[in-house]
Amino acid sequence: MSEAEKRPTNFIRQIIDADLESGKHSSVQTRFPPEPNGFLHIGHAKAICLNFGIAQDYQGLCNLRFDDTNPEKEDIDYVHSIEADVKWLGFEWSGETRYSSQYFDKLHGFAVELIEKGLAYVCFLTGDEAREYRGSLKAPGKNSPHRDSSVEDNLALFDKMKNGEFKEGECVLRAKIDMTSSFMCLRDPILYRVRFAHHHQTGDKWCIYPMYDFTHCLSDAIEGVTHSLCTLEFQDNRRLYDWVLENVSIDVIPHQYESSRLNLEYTVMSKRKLHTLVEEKLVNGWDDPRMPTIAAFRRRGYTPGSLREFTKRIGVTKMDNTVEMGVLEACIREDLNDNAPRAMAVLDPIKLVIENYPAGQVEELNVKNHPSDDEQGTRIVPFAAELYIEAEDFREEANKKYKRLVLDKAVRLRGAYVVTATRCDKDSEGNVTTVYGNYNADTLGKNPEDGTKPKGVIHWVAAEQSIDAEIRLYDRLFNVPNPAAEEDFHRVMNEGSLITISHAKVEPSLVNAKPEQAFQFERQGYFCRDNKDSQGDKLVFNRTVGLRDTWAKMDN
RNA sequence: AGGGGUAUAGCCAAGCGGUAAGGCAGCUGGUUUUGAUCCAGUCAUUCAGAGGUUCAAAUCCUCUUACCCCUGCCA
Repeated sequence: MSEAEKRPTNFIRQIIDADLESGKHSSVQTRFPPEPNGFLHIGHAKAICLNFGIAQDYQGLCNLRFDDTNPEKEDIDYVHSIEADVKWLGFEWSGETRYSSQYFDKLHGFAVELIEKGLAYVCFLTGDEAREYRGSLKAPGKNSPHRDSSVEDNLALFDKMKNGEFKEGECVLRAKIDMTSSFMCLRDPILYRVRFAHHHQTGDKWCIYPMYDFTHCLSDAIEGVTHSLCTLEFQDNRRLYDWVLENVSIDVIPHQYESSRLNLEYTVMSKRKLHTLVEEKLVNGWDDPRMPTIAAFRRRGYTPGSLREFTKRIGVTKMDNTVEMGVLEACIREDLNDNAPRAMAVLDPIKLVIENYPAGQVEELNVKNHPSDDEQGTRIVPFAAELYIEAEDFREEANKKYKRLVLDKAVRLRGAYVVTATRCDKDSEGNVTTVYGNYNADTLGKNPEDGTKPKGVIHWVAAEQSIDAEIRLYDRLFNVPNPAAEEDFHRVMNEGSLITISHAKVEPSLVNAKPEQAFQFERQGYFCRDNKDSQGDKLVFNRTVGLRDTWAKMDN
């Protein structure tokens, strides 16, 4: 793992360093607490790397805990996808997978304790009434008429709630804190609500479910979490987090620290918007390679190490930020440049006929799999008189800057010979269909004797021996850097975010490509075999990212 | 009648009273059988703004400005 060299420094690690040094803690316990109501995205990858990374570096432990307090929105399928994503990213959680729902009995006990202390009450205000009583950001709220019910009554009422004697929405359990607090979350927040819903873990055992603010802090404490890391929007909630822990009989006191969420240019990160993309079939599922989900990055060809490196490079702070795609792309290019074997694929083929090459002859050329890493070996690439080359790699005439095949000029065929174009055929629309030329037989693995070294190198495949493949070219999902700021993101979707090339020609060695196996198609970019639609002998490759292309920039 | 946060280059981000790290992007050259990679060089006299303290301020103080979050029986 290349990211092992130097540890990142950030304000959270500084806090941990201080806590360890002061003796406040002797070990570190973190947790990654997703709600199983959707697929994990790259923002979660940041949280995963933060929590698991800290546990690793401090010889601590990190739990995987599903925050499953809202059965109506959650699903066991999401539990499985999330577990798979965390593992794939390369992390191992401490012990078994945990669920907040495991603690429902304990949580219920703490709720009863609060009632007994006169710190919680059952409230029968309707939603509308409660909103009115809550006041506003600038005006204090007022006390619920049920706020001063006796402890005995509240105990009995809460028991009836638990026993299903109240309808959904009829009443809730609330903490008795302060209806005039400037922290809205301290204006007698709801602790429990009634929901007659089947839960994926607890089945039909409960008809009351605890709210996040009550559950999270207690779950952290129960698990002995020392540093509870979350995102900035929970800063106010920290007051409630601390209130609950202070008012309940529990000895471990975790502390919550907040850092900013990740925003990435040209995509959306909110679960709601991602759900919309999937539900409206604007993409082909959660793992559509255009999505910012972990499953999608995986399918697209991003490696776990590249995602880990990315989270390391972007850092951890409290500043709102929007990271450029270029950072992510640099990470995967760096990984794949070193590790992906090279291959040749022609996406937009035209024929190149070498007229002085013996008809019918096929040479098996040995070509290096990596230009500078000999350990990666060689492969056999067939060469024959009829080849395919990229349409854009030939021009009848061109200026000196164009370093590819031009009439009467020479070019190097990658890993093979130097050829010179002599003439070409065109179709009725003027498009070149076939280029004719001659090759220099004495240029295999060496430059021409006459010192005329060609400027350019182009890729190719042997026409007869090549195989067909479908190649999917992906681009950003949106045309604007911040689609989330748009009134309606549908209007800024990139129509060209997926281009499917159904009959690309690829070199025969690629039949052996395994799902998710990465290659660099020379001069094109990094590709991997699709892990879903590429079954049997059907070959589908996804473009992970293109090569850095300074020529394209000059061309503009 | 508000409260909680954040401001350092195009984008991230170190810095924690001693004279602005690093990465990405960009720009210049060099190598190259990938217009890739790689290599060398370059890229903030200034830290949201204005005052103040100090021999010395991005760091401390005061005021101002901008942006984000908070009024779900979501998390």
